Amino acid sequence: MIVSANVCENISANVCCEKNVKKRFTFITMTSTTLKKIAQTLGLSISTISRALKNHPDISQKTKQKIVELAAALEYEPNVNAIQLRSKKNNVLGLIVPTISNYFYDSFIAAVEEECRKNNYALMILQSGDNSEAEFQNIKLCRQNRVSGLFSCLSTETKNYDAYARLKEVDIPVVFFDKVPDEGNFNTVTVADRLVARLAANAILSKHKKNIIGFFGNENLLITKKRLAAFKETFGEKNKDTKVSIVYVSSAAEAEMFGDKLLGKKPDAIFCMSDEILTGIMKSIQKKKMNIPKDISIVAISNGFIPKLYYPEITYVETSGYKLGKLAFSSMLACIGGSTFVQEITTDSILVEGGSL
Amino acid sequence: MIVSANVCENISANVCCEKNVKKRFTFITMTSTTLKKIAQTLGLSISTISRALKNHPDISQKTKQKIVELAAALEYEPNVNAIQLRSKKNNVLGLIVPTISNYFYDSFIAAVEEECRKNNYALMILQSGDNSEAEFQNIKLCRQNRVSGLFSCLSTETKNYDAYARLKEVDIPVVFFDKVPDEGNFNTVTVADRLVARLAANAILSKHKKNIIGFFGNENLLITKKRLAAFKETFGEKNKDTKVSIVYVSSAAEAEMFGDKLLGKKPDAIFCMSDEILTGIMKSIQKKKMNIPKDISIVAISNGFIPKLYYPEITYVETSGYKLGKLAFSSMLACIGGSTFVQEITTDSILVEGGSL
DNA sequence: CTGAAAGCGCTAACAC
DNA sequence: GTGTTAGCGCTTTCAG
Repeated sequence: MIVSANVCENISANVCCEKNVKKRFTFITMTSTTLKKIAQTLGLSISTISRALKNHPDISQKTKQKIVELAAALEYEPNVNAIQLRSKKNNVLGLIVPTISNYFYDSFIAAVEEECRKNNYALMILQSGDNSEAEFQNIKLCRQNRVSGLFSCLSTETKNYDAYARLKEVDIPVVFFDKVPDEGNFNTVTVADRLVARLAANAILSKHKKNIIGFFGNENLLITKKRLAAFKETFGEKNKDTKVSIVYVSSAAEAEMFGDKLLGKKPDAIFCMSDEILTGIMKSIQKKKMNIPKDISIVAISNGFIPKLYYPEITYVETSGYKLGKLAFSSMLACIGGSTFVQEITTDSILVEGGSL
Repeated sequence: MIVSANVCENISANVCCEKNVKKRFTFITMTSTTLKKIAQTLGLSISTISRALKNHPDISQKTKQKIVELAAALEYEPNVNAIQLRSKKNNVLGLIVPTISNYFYDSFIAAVEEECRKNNYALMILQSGDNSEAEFQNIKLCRQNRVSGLFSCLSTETKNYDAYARLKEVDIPVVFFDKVPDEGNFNTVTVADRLVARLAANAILSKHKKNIIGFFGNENLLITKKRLAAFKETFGEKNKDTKVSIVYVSSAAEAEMFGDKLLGKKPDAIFCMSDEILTGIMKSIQKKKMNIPKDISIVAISNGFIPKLYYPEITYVETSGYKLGKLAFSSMLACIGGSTFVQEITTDSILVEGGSL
């Protein structure tokens, strides 16, 4: 789009530079294009420009065109701060997560980010490092920035949800994901923990395994309790002569250690509640040069990335961070749109066959 | 901190609620605390409040205390939009990356996010999906939000850097990381590709391997060219009777396929240029039930996560996304601080011994 | 069809 | 010590 020569002169005459000297450097700051500048250049009023750029019906086609062209030539970008100040709204969503370097959370974030871009929201991502203190600091940051909504995954240790309740008071909707409060009436999206554990247990049962070790995470976490309960139930219901041992481990290293110890007892199937645990067990199995699935079978609950690293690929029940992210976003949109229903959403899940069972 | 009763009454008298009816729900929006509200409650002027809250020496201790207490009680949070509108500054940094679900980028982002929090910046993370179109859209979003600076990793296909050059014109500093422009005088932070490949090659040479296959990525990428050149040089310099074959692969699956084909030729060492390639090769090795390091040695260039998943752990030359992130941030701070030096920074690197060599 | 004016929340120069 | 005022860029009545 080309702009006529005399208009260009006007522009350059209006370009306003300030020279700042900081330290020993000199540099120039260009002021960016504003409605005012366009108005002055064209000899029109600011409100006319504003309306033209929003394609308001009041403005004549001719003026509109002139304005739109100049705005394009000058690369006009509306100042979001001014808009947000005036409208008391803002297009930023906050997201608090223990860490983004994680096979599950990173795909959750990826999904949310995608939706944000589609819906013209910016995403502010904050890490808590699984530390309540940092989590509260992040909540504060979200308040300060007056985010339109907040996605949050609780730190393991967080037991007090007051800060979140106060967010709701100032009309900032909160959608919890993955690790969610066990009380207090909040919007949540979670993996269907019971279903997922049940699917895994049934897969093992269908192969008539008799001596099973189930590796689970921190036994205080809600997620562990749910998965464990459903896992045990499923075996209890259908089969009396199957031996199921439960081991709690809190890290990949610990899983490996217990694997080293327990694999000697010749279990015929291993269940891993999470990717982290799976990686530990797999190291132990590789160390012992055991053959999957001949010597031993494996089933895990996973996002899908880790199981596909091995040969044969590990059979897993899928818990998709990506799908969960999409769900969380639509729940958020509903909240922002004014829904006052408190929703507790869970995703469904499927068994993905590898060659490990 | 407790606020006296009559002040409380004033507050509640001032609390202003709007009732909105959207769809069939009724809900209430609280207006948040502003300087004005505090001023009215206390019968002081807005500027006094502003100064007191900034601990300006002009204000008397008594007034200051009164104001600070009330502000705390009312949970006053300065409106960042107003501040940014006025100061024409903003505390948001943009970050464009092909995808955040990646062993390298996620740790880069984690590092940048950490520094942002320490330095009171918000981080806006955008994904390009390795697509120039989306990348440009993201750049535009950063302009619109008038970010104070932008970290960017080029999409594979991006060859035109005009949009970035224009960012510099409006005084938004850009720091490129990992995939950086091959021309045009930009700030960059990158892994020291030559050094890294040289370290890996020397590690292999020190074990007197004679028949080596090097797996490399897309041969058009700068990163591949650099690593390959240094890799070949190192072998060329020191050893004439070593056979080195080069294979280009563009995905883990392709790496696996070539592994299946070439491992039969009994190479004694394999080099993998990236984690993605390593995962493919490892599947192939597991498939053939080969013994590491007895049957075959492996060395990779990696962030460190993937190599530690296997037993024995894979020996790798470390390219730390985390360190790179820290570096990028300090480079950004320098730019924002007014430095006009164009820096091309590379990280150093080390060999991390696993048991695979 | 177009313009003038008020105001979102905050800061800072300039009074007194 | 404290208050007044102007203005950042934008939208939106209300007047013509």
